[in-house]
Amino acid sequence: MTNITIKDIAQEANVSKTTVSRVLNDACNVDPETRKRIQGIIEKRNYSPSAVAKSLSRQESITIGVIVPDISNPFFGEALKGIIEVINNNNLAMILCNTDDDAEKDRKSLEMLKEHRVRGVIYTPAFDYSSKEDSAFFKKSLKKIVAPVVLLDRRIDFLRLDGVYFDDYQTAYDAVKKFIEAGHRKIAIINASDEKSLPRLRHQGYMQALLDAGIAPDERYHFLGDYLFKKTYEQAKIMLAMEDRPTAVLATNNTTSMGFLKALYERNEKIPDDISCIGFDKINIMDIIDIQFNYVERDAYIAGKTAMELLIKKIAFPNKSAESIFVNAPFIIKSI
Amino acid sequence: MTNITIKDIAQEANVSKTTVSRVLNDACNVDPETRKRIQGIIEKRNYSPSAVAKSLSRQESITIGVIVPDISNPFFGEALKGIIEVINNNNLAMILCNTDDDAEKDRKSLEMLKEHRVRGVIYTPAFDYSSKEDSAFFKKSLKKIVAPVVLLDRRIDFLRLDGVYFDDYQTAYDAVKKFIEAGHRKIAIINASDEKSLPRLRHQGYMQALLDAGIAPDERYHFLGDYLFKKTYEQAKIMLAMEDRPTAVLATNNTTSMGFLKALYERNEKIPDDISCIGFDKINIMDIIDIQFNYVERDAYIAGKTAMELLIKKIAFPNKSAESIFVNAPFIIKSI
DNA sequence: CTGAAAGCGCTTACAG
DNA sequence: CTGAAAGCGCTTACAG
Repeated sequence: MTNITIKDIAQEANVSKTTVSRVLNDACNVDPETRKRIQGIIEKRNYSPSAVAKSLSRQESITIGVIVPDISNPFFGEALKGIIEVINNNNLAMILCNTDDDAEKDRKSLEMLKEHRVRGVIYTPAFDYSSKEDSAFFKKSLKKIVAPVVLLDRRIDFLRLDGVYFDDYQTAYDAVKKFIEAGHRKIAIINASDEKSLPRLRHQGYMQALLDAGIAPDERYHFLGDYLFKKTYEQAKIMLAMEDRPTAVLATNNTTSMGFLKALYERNEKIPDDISCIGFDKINIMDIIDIQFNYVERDAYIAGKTAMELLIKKIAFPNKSAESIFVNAPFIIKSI
Repeated sequence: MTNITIKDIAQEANVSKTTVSRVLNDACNVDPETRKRIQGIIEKRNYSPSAVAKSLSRQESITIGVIVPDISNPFFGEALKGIIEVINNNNLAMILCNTDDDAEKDRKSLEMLKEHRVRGVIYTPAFDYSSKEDSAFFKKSLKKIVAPVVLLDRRIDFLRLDGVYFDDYQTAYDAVKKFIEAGHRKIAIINASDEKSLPRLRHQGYMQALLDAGIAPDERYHFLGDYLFKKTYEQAKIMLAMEDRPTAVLATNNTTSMGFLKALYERNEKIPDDISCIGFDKINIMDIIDIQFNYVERDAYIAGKTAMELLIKKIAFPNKSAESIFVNAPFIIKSI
């Protein structure tokens, strides 16, 4: 029950492997009769050529590596949908890695993709590798990958890579500005640690908007989560129990919004009556059941699709200089 | 900027490729000194062996193929998380395909996985291929795959394959029973077409529960969606506008629940006050904002993990007879 | 239009 | 403990 090979087909057709190969690859220089005969045999024997052997001999695989931190987060689910669509249209295959935002899994994934000699990589790094040791270590891992890399959603500052992002600084800035315009002064942010560039940008945007409005940022209103449910929920609980608590909250991703909402509803409080909120990312059901949930609609599908298209371009033109594409992310404001 | 090969390492270390290969594969019969020296060179040169070449020479790849119908549905997001965890633990890689429930993409995915000579496949078929032509066609596609296949969530009746499922018949039966016990008599189901085995089982369970309670099933309460948002929303709109409309609704997946809820809320009606509902699958935010949404908690993460573990077992023991594993799915009832 | 031969980068009996 | 050689299943100049 072993696989049929090109040799079997060649023998049965009384031709050389070269000729069969030509038929497989739609080369023009094959006698039409012969071609038809060979195709018949391929069909009859249910033969499909080995992508593995093809990759080896061509010195070029047809797989794209994709690394995401959390495949069960709908944001990445949507992104993957965009990515896979472009992959299919280009007759490529996707090798998927999930890192759980863990540096070790991140490294392993990079290594694995390297071993698979992927044609290119779409990469949402678990880290931004901004510390010296990290960056040296990371550069080494990444250097191994000969193929082009397109970053998705998260930057790596010290490398000039292609990437598709949302404007995190500006979005946070604009969100806070909206709060201020609506009369809020005590504005909190539930964010991840500033050590990574994505939360850092969001924090900076938040700060600047306050400063520009002449409001002194209150460090007590700066909450450190990790973009995961458990910790952001706990931070939100602390926040909501404060004596002098904020009147508006910027939740910096979908999971953070959920953590916040859980803490809020547990106190029998509601948005927007008891506190104002703007979240990054939509939460599907919210619009449907008309909870007044304000959010920034970051279209991950478009981002993923754009990233993959950029990668295709980069594969075609490896010397193309690195570019960063920013995807527009409109605010959906119900009641602030 | 080409890849370093085993030959380069061998030359630099003044040994044969065989010896380097032994070091790479942790074979015991290598002089410790030599081993250390070779490892040093591998490290220094940043060499990583080609999985492609390895697969070809070993006649055995280290990739697992996974086919899902909708990667952006959290159900499959969770399932993939379970699958990928087991894949990582076994040092395998995942090739992911998304079919959008389209038969042609389904076929293409199978073909692609075959070409990649995957070690095994986790498969949620777009079809159940119950018609004669379909099944012949499908058997041919599937026969090409020499590797073991484990079905996930959706059965294919005419083939004895391993699989991990939820008990769709029983769940639908129990849900309807709960409605009846709560006093409902006019009970609707929003389901997909009976042509596929999964919705068929659900419909059968629904029917039987009614019959067992002495209630004559009312065909007007049987709504045909497709497990996607748009159509189920439209079906729900029709249902809610009926003269003699049902008092309870069984929504047969998460997206169907959303379609139903949208139609309901658009009428300024609510669950459970205006109509009762039980949905298949949780919708994350619902518990948090304490909407009284009843559901069957199908743990896709566990299902995915179980399926992948079964596949590992099948890869290890190819002659193992096919087994079906059913994952328990408890009801979460808030108010019926 | 066709084929023999070398090569892609590994592994694996086999011999020493 | 080590290596030469054949082989995995394709592709690709090259020659005819």
